[in-house]
Amino acid sequence: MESMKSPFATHFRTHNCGELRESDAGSQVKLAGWMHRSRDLGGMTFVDLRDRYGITQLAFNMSENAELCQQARKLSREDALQIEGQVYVRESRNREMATGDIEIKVSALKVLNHSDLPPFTMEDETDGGEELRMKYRYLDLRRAPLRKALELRAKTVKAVREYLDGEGFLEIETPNLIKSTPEGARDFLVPSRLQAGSFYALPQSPQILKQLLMVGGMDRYYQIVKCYRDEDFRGDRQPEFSQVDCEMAFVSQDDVLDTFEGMTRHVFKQVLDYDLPPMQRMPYSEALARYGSDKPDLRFGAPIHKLNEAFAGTDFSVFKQVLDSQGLIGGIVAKGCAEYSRKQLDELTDFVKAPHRGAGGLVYIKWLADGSIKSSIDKFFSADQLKAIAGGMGAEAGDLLLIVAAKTSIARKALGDLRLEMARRENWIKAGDWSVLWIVDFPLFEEDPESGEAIFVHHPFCSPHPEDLELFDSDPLRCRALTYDLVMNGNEIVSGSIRIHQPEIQNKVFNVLGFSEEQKQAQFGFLLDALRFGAPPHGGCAFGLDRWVMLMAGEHTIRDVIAFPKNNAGRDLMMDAPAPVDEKQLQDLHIRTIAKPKE
RNA sequence: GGAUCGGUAGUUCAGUUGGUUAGAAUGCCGGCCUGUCACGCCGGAGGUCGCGGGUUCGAGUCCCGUCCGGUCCGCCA
Repeated sequence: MESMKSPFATHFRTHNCGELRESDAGSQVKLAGWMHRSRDLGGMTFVDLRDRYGITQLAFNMSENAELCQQARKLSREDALQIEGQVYVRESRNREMATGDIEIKVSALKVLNHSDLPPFTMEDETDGGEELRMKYRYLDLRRAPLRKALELRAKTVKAVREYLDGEGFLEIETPNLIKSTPEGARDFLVPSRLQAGSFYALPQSPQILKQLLMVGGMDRYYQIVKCYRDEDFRGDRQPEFSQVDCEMAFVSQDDVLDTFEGMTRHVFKQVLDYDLPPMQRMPYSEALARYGSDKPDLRFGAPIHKLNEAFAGTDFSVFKQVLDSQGLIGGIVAKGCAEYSRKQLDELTDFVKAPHRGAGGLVYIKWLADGSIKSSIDKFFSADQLKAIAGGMGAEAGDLLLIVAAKTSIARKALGDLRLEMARRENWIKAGDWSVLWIVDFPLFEEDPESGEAIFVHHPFCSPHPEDLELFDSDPLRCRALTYDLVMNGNEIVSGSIRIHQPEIQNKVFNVLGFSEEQKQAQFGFLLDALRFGAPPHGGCAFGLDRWVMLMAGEHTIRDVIAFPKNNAGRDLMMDAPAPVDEKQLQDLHIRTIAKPKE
């Protein structure tokens, strides 16, 4: 019986290791792959042959072909093999595996390449630690979880292109060797050989270039592009990372949001077969007031309630002080947590008092199931008063109220973090749930807490909000911008804005930021020039592809969705980069002195 | 730049108050086994306890330094 030709057929193999089924029984096939594991029963030996597509069992029988069977039992894990044989239905089937109904009775076995003993197993649940897996990343890639993550990534990129191509976007490449602009993140620099003492910078994003593409009339552009930032790294931050970078001309903010909301929903449908509902567009001010964060996770409730009015007129000095200084008394309801122990409450208190949160303490109100109230402030308030306040927050018997009183920004941050912490402790987040929303109307500037100067929230090319143009001169810190983030399960996935297209306004923004004429010309002269030639209104956004894929893959670090990632020190443990270079190379680049590594 | 956790067999880890020859599992090697699929059974090999110094009669264990890795804060327009 001749089975249908596999699309994977080559001179090396007729099928892959994941596709043979009972219906292929009787076919003569050739397979290639790695020796995954073997079971030697003496009279016969079973070998699991693995490739990207799956595992197929090979059977060797001593009584049928002793020489071949002896050869099979000597194979090592991860030997690269090519075999030829016939497909048989198994005597005892394995319902756990896709190819579990069949096996190959091997007639010819060729070791294409012997493998040393691998440092960890190629199982889904490998025994290898993270460092080892990074060093032997090419082996880690043989494991199914990493392979599936990269498949999901490829599927995502394909769906992105599908959608954007369908919407008339042009994919255009921009250069990787550009000019350093000292604002923002630290640049990676590339020394110029031909111009001694000058440097290219690797782009932190193609921001200005895509704006110039809009000036150039390419009114719908996208690019899946590497970006580089030389800052300290984390599980979700790599020195080089990928963005889906997009820009549109002759559009309003809603046009941009509609387009990329559509793209996000298209990708979720294609990649996860998930129907994402229409997305809420929440003002920044509301996100901060209700969730204490500009990237709220709405997979669970527990919003922040402002309790200033509820506690107005109190003599309790901590609250009184905060009320008098226009701070915030804010609280969240922890459903069903009234039985929290002293130890647990102490932990939560320490949590909000952590130095980077800075709350002075945590007030709790336990509304016990029997209707009684137990609270750290019951000396100052009657049970009925506290019950009324709790009721006003939507709490009921059995719930725990957690209250922070502090300067507004501190109280919001503490409570926002606390609601995430409670969600973690109480498993409020259901696997498979999605919270995807837009945050809009960020402020244009914020005050640098150290210098007191105005610094931009997104970047200096964001357009001021048309409704706030007057504030722009009188009170720039209160001026909103036409900026927006897409927040997915509490992660910032997209950031974008309508850009400034008028040179006068761009000039004003640079002035507020304290740029001198010389600085403006030296750093952004070409942009200001370009805006003078009828630059169209335009705006766009950039998706953090790695984070997005990480979330869809259910992973916890972007390293798990990048083929060859670096560690948190920016090192590639596999090729051991960065590394010193020859003196000759340095001379070519006019670099005379470098810091010697520590002895 | 700061905080914190870790580094012991190929691998993942345990190792008590500082005290005999540093253990387990898995992997590896050898033997047995004809329907396994994490095969099973028997036996064996395998260690610079990251590195350097110190305290001590004695250090995997305590102290100091250092290197490497993880997590977090700062940083990330």
